[in-house]
Amino acid sequence: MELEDRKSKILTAIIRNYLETGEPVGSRTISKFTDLQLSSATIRNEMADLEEMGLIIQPHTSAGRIPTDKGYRFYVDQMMEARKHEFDDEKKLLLQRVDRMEAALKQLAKVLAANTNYATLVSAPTYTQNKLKFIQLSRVDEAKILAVIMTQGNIVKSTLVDLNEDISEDDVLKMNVLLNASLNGLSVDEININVISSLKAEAKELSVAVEPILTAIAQAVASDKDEPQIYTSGTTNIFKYPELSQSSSATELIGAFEEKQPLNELVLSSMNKEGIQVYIGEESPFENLKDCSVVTANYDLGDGLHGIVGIVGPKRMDYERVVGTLHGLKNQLDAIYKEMGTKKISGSGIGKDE
Amino acid sequence: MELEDRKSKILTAIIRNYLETGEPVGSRTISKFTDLQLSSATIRNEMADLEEMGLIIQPHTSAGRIPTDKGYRFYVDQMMEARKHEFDDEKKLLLQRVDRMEAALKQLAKVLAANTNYATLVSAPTYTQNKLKFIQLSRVDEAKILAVIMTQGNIVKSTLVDLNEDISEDDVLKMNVLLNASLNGLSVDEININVISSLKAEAKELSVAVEPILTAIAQAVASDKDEPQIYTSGTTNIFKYPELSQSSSATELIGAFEEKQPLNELVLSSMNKEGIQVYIGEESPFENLKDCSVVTANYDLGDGLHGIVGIVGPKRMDYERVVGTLHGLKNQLDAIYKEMGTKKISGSGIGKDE
DNA sequence: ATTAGCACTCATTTTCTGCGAGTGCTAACA
DNA sequence: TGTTAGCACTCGCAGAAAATGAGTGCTAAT
Repeated sequence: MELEDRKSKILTAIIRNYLETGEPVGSRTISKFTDLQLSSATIRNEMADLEEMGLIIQPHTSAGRIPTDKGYRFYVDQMMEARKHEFDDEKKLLLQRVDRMEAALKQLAKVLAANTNYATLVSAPTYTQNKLKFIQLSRVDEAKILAVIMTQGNIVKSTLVDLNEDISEDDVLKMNVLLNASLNGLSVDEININVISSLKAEAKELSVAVEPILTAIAQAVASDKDEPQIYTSGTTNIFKYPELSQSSSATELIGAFEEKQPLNELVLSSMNKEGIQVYIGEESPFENLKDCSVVTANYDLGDGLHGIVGIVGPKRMDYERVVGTLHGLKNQLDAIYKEMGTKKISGSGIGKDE
Repeated sequence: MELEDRKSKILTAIIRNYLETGEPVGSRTISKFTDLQLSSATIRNEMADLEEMGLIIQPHTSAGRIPTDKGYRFYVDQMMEARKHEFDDEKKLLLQRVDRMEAALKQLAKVLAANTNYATLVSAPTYTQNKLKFIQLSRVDEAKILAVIMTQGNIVKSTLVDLNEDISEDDVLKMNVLLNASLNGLSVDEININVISSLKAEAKELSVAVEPILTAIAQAVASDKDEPQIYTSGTTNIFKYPELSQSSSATELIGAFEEKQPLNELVLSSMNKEGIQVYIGEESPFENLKDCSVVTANYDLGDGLHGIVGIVGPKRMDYERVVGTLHGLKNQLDAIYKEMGTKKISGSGIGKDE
């Protein structure tokens, strides 16, 4: 949408002011606020126009104006345009050490929440394209095998496989060799019915054990493909914005952040979009967020590892700062990983669910 | 404290009524509510006595009475006494299959929250006394080893050890044998400086690798000893009780449930108490809970695995039902684990932090 | 010992009122 | 033709005042 210069300036002024105060802003305020020397009356005329265009609205007669979703959209688009060039060369975030991932991502969510005063979410990287590094089978007892899978990016998954019949220590070793020989270098996606049947053939007398093991592995590894792990922080920041905390759906919003699972929709829909996304109000992919704005950035660690970082706040979010912060995220991560690098320990996991 | 029968009945009636409504209850209500046929005037006299004893209080002149912490305490003690015999033989909860633990505990928290309409927390079992079942070392690259530790109870931990110098595939195997031979059957606690140094001696030319590996293992395993993993659910139930949601510390309360870490104090203090504990208001071990009541039950899975289940709600919690529910927990868990038993898969974990 | 009666208290709800921020419109002006 | 001053009007909001009513304590009668 093109907008004549003066209107654009006035709209920007209105939004800026509203971002700060959260109160409807009147013509007189703008008249003083902007550098273009115009009387309140003139501003009023322009405002009437802007309202007609659906960019601003009066909550009630004789109150100031507040931006509509469309108004915010205009503002954000304009800002993103202005910042565009800055992003180009920083699309890829540097995340070398993926071990101890969970701690780092939690920490990241926390830092973001503290910095922005909004609620944040960080999705653990999914790794559909990620290749297997090795599989290690260990016999737990007669009919149970612990399978540990490590993929590129040093992500570790473990799963306890309950076989229907007993298996000898020796057979486990054989299976181990067989699996690694056959699967090494395959990506997680590639473990399909064909691979299984060809493995079965190769396994000969061990074939009965192949299927449960492979199924278990596939399940364990694929588990968080559809339901990626999500870390959240700063949910209570929502209380800082009356228009959100008093909104009827505030409870559901917080509930969604607690259960995390409802946020998946958001994560999935942002996942395959490049760069920084801004959803304003109704634009959000997720009903409960209709009173909020959401800014997401996706990150890519290479090896098919990618996820998103999201910030949820009121529509009168400080878009400038949020986008800037996400942009500067790389540095934050660098710092975290640098710190991590000084320690020897990395990653330990209790059995984890789907 | 002994209380003459009629007073006790009146107090109980007041509390019962207040539990339901959350409103101060007046003399007339009680006069009709109880089966003892007394006029409101008589009730008023008795209430004056009860107030003098500090069991009930008027929020303001000419409002009904509400119970004090002390009043609740009387009520709860009385109830626990009446139920006492039911508990004795059910102290130990049956949790055979500890794999897929995380899913089960999350599920448990959720079920509890849905059933009770309060906020719930479940701590993952700590396993200080827990014995090592086996350790499996795998060489990731020249100087990195993945150590997978399984303990009794089938809890799996994994940790990536970054050695300072390269190690051969062969040496890893040797280490593996050595570690398992020396550590097998030891409890986690017993991996101390003595064990390390004697292992070092035994390891000969591999001794440089022993220390980082053992330290990593000890850290990975000990990690959630001081900071047990906590699962929460139903935090937003807090909004159902105005006296909580409007309380100034409501935000902090929810924040604590989000961050989880602050709840540790509660978990730790309940951990070493037998049976079902009820903390009313100020009795709580944790400042932020002073407007709430907390009911905790500890569970014990044998093998030194134990944790707690907690329910956080308003002081006017339905103690009867909550205690009953925790008591019936065994059945819920049975159901979950029964369902789990039908599946083959169990437990998979991404590298986890401290 | 219990209870009916009554005056009194006080949080809450409702109604009313004035204020003022902000508007739209008109008329004058550059 | 675009800008501005002026003015009447609207309407949410805050505060005061009044009405309400649940509940009490006390007293006197049973």
